[in-house]
Amino acid sequence: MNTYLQAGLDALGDATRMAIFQRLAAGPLAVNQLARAMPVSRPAVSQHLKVLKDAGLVRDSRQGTRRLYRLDPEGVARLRAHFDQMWTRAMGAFQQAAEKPEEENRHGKRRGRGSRQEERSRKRVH
Amino acid sequence: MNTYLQAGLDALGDATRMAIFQRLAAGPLAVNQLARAMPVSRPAVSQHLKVLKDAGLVRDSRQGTRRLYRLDPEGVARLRAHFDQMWTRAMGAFQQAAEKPEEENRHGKRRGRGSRQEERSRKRVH
DNA sequence: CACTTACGTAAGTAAGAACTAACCGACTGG
DNA sequence: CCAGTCGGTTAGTTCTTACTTACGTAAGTG
Repeated sequence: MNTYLQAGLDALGDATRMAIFQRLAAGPLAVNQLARAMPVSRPAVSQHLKVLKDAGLVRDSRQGTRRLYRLDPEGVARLRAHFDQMWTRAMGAFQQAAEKPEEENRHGKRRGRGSRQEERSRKRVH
Repeated sequence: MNTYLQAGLDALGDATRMAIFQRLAAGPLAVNQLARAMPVSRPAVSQHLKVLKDAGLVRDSRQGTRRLYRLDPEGVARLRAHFDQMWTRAMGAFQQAAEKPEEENRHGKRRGRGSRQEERSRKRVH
C-alpha cells in the first residue's frame, strides 16, 4: 500500500492534528502560538507537528529562538494527488465490477484456521 | 470541524480498514471472504466494517445467510467532496497568507497557564 | 556570562483502539 | 427439525497513542 497516503491519512485522521493543520493554513505560526490557541500543552503540539512533518505536510524554519511552522505545499499537493488517484482507482474498479456481476460468490476452498496470509505491514511504527 | 471528513479520514487512516476498502473496490465481498484474505480474524473484520459503514463508506446487503459488503458510491463521493473542499480552502488561505506576510509575529499577550480554551470535542467515543 | 524565551525530547500514564475467543441468533439444506 | 454456515456482539487482553510533567539545549538579551 502507498505509504505516503497512509501516513497522510493517519496524520490528518487525528482531530488535534487536523486543527493544527487548519491553523497553519492561515499562515506560519510558532509552536507557542499554536499551543496557546489550543486545548493541549505545548509539548503535545510539538509531537503532533513532528507527525505532520514526517508525513510531509508541514515544514519548519528557525526564526531566532522560535521555530515557525508552515504548510508544505509540495507535500500537500503530493498527498492530494495520491488521494485523488486512490479515489479514482477505487471507484473505477467499483463501477467496472458493478456492471458485470460475473461469476462472483463461489465458496472458495477452506484453509486451515491458523494460516493467515501476507502478514500485512502494520502501520504500528510509533 | 466537519464530522464527515474527520470520520472518513479516521476510518481510512487505519491500514487494515484501508485494505478492506481497497478489496471492496474490486467487487462486493462477504465477511468471510475478506477475513480469509487478511491477517486478522473475522470478528476484527466485522468491527472494521462497522466503522467503515458508520463513516458511510460501505453498505451491506443480506444475501441468504451471508452478508455482502460493497462500497457506497454516495458516501465515497461525499467524503471526496469534503476532502477536496478542505484542500482547496487550506491551500487557498495558505497562498493568500504567503503573498502578504503582513504584521505577523507579534508576541501576543500571555494567558494564565491553566486556562485552555474551547474544550475541543475529542474523537474518543468508542 | 547569567537570564529568559522557545523548543524538542524523555519518561510515565491513562484512555482507547485493535484483536481474539466465545457465544448467540438467523438462515439453509438435507 | 437438525446440523452446519455466516456473521454480529461481548468480554477481556494487549498494544498504541495522545497527553502531561520534567529536563536539556540553542539562541537572543541585558
